[in-house]
Amino acid sequence: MRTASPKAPSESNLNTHLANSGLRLTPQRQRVHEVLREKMDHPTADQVFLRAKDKMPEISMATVYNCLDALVQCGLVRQVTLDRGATRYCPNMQDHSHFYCDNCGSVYDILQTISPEEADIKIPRGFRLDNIETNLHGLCPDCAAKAK
Amino acid sequence: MRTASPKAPSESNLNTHLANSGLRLTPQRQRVHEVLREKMDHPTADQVFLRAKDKMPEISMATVYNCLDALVQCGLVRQVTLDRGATRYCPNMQDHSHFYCDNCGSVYDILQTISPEEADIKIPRGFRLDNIETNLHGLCPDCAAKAK
DNA sequence: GCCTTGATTTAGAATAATTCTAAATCTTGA
DNA sequence: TCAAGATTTAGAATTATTCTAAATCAAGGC
Ligand SMILES: [Mn+2]
Ligand SMILES: [Mn+2]
Ligand SMILES: [Zn+2]
Ligand SMILES: [Zn+2]
Repeated sequence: MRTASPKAPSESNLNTHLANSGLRLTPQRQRVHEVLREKMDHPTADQVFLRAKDKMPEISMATVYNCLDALVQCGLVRQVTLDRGATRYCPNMQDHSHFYCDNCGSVYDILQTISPEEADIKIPRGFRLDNIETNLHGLCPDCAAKAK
Repeated sequence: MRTASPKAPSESNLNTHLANSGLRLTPQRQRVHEVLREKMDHPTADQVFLRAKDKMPEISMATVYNCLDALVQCGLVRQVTLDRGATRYCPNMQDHSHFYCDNCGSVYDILQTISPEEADIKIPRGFRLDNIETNLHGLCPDCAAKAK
């Protein structure tokens, strides 16, 4: 009997998180997560689908949505909704906020957040505050240059 | 010749803002804004449409979208996107943030924000930061009570 | 190993949300 | 009064997401 093949750290991490939510590690979920890590430009479900197909031509759109939902559910991916368009996905689970270019729609990670404590937000009695989402709006370097 | 009829402050405010953006004050735009002020529960375009129809049965969905866009453009209404569902609209132009119940989807105004200064956000060179959007996630009183 | 059971994937249909188009209507200002 | 442009409208078109039911897959019991 062969010993279990050593797993890449990201894969075992993936498996752990999925297992904790009662979900299985499947090639599709692996591929979707890989796509997100390859280019962290906060793609939409549709973009993930197109990129995932390169190495897995038989994957379907429904599966991409399923996988994204599974990854979000088990805490490996964040959903990012910034405008009226399609939802975007982010595999960076470090505490961070998003800079959104209101002109071209590009999204950047900003490795800085505002904690509930330092924000000193006072919410009315009865509410339960779980986390604070911060979105920075403005212009990306390209658009800012053109705007002058 | 009659003197101009005195306008309600909200109407003249509406007109001023629209005019500043080169837009006209129309009954439909007035009605849409009124609907938003009547019940500040952050309705979707569809909900605005249904409510607007009560007093203006001939208004169309396209017009509701047009009016909402016009009001957003001239700074009288804020767009609020919090999840994968439809965009919501808010006529409260005071600086405030939104509490979103991740369970039932209800939205509440929280009259407190984090200014770019006190947040002390450091954005990379070249970016132009215009404003910070803060969304508080958690459970509303009803859902928090049931969650126990 | 073989079978049962439940999880997952899949294609495609269905639905929801938004945008587009072109014609009709309204407003403004010459 | 008229021309030009803005706005509204219905409905088509598009985009985004969810649903459905059948096929496939994987794990655990025997
Ligand atoms: Mn991110
Ligand atoms: Mn609000
Ligand atoms: Zn940009
Ligand atoms: Zn709730």
